[in-house]
Amino acid sequence: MQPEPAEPASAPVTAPAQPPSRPTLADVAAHAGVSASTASLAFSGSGPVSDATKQRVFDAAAALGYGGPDPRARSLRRGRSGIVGVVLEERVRTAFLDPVKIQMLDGIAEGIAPLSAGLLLLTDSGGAGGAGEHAVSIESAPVDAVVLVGCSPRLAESVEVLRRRGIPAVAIEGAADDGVPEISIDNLPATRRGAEYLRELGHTRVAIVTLPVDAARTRGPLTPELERDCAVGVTSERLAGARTVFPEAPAQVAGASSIEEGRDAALALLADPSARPTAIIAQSDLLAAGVILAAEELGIAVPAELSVVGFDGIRVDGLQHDLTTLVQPSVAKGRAAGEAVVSLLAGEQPDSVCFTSTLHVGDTTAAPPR
Amino acid sequence: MQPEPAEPASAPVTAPAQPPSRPTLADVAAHAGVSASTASLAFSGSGPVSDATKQRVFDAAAALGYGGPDPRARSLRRGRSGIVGVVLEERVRTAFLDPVKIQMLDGIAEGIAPLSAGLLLLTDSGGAGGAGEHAVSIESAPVDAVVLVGCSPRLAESVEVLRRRGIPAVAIEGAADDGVPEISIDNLPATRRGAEYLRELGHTRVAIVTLPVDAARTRGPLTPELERDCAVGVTSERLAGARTVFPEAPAQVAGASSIEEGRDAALALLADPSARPTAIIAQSDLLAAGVILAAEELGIAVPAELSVVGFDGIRVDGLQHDLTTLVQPSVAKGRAAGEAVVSLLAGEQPDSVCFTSTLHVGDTTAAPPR
DNA sequence: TTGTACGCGTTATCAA
DNA sequence: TTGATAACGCGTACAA
Repeated sequence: MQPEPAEPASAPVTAPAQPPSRPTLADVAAHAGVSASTASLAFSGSGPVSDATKQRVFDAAAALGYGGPDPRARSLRRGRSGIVGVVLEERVRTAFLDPVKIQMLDGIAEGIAPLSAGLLLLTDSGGAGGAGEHAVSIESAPVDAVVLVGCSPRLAESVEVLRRRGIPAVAIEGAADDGVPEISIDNLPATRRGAEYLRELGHTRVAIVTLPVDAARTRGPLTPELERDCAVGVTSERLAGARTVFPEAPAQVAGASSIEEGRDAALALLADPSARPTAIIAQSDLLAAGVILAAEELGIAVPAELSVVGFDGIRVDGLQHDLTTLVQPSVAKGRAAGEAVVSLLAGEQPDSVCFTSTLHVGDTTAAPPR
Repeated sequence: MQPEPAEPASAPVTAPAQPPSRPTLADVAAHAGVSASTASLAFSGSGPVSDATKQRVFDAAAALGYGGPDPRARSLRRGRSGIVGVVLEERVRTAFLDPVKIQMLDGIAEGIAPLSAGLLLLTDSGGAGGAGEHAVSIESAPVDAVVLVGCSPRLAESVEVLRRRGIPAVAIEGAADDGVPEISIDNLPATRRGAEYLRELGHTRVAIVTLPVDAARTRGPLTPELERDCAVGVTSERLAGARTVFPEAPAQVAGASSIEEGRDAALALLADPSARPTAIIAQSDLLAAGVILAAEELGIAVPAELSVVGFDGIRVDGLQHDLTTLVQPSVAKGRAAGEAVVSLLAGEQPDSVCFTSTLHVGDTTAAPPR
């Protein structure tokens, strides 16, 4: 059967090429000899349509090259776009260097699976995907809900914008404002547990490598001022946990959660052989891997001469040690956030969730050298 | 001025509480005493509206808690959603373990910045974000255009679906079908250049660590069968480049582009001390880092006893060597893809682009031991 | 089982 | 500079 143009064949040959707009459901319906609503039902599959009719509609669609209902019109009509936004506090490049973030993203995808929704990347700097400033932002993204990942100084703003727009949100490790459920973990007690383990092993000279304390990614020794002004919840909570056990421990601030930053911080902490710590608490596994790297470079044996504790429980690509660390359920966090989104969209009011981390004892911790 | 209800005030007092839906632009216009179209112009900012009127509109919006124009209706009307899809061949978790992919993603974000568009994650397995099967797919995502990342067996299908839907697409390292511009690099000549450099240094016993050859991620020695059936363009092109110079070089297939896989492959290649290669060509930097790791474990000095060449030019977190590698412009590739999208959406027909990689000589290559 | 009528919220076009 | 009108393409009561 020949594809039949939607317009009458008698159109003047000299007519300007009519805008080759995509055929619409109405065109398909006309071609199939049914009404638009019937065609709609045939596509959504939910309505009572005879198989014969359905087939006619599909044939017509094929003949016309109809690519299915326009998602834009569909979402206007339904009031939902089928898209969930993920707001990162940094540009894509930076965020996805962190395995924990990737795991959370993966968990989110898993959690929202029942929604059949897509995942739209946004950043809280107003741009999308980490690029320009003009980009689609949380101010105007066609999202049904949003997951805010990581506690950012700008979190409050983002929450405000979303409330104005009436878009439900969930925050992972963010300050829970009003109606925004928060998915978090037991940062303080978990770190305390790791510190206690070191104390039980006999360590007294312990140092800390912290995650960033501000948006400027200040590096260097942790001064009382920095500690007081620390704008990053995770950092200060984990720090407080360590301080509970080792109140006087010197700390070095890393500029990011990376092996390189961990190495640099550790080199600073291990510089003075006379005042060398026997254990280092790193606030992330990547930092811990960097600490181990630094130790190897300095000829310090891990764990014989230096114990190292991490945080996260990720597999660090290339690291040959089984890191002693606080295993947090990153994927589960993401999944919980996703499930909270599902719940919110169902009109419920999900509770905040706080997960528990568990101490995994690997081969990077031992009694201090005598 | 009093807020004026959109509905006649004579509505029966006993009327059921109307669903507290978000205020619309029409509500705002009514409240401000202007027409809907004027209010629209006030928000889009593009039309000629007096400042006084504009202010009245904004005030009304604030009073009503109007969160700005609904992006769904806007995109229906404008015929564009302001969203660009990125189709990955794997689940999010896997894709983002590869720094090259992340860089490309970042470049894409940069390239499409002029569009003010968001980035929607899709996979070619029909699901979004790597999760369930029901998820928003390229079959129904409200995207204005799509970037296909990586050559996947399913690429042809994806292209077909997109053509049916009339959605323009760009492929990175994918088989360029009909109207789909392709962004690629000179895989074969680049690898040949690296191999030639090794030959110039005096190497004759060279081995290869390849990227995966099939979707099953088969590992082990590269058999003639595997080489013949290799379904991954990048792998076979880079292989062919090396073969040009070292036709007989033994090769080991890695299951993924990771340090761990590179290490395992190298351990196999270096197992027999009597038949040990003096140089290894790795098809990615992560693999190369794994090769170096393996060498260190075996007490083989790099580059004194073993030269290593990578591919990509990424910074491997934690690697202390300056890798000799073929630097490909990953970000530029992504950016080019993004720019091609912009061009497509402007109604142009961008050409395919093939970038050139450059040999970076680091400290992992030297003359073979005598 | 199918068709009719209407509205989702916005913006482009034109006339005033 | 502003306002009226008509789509944009689809889903969904409701009637037939």
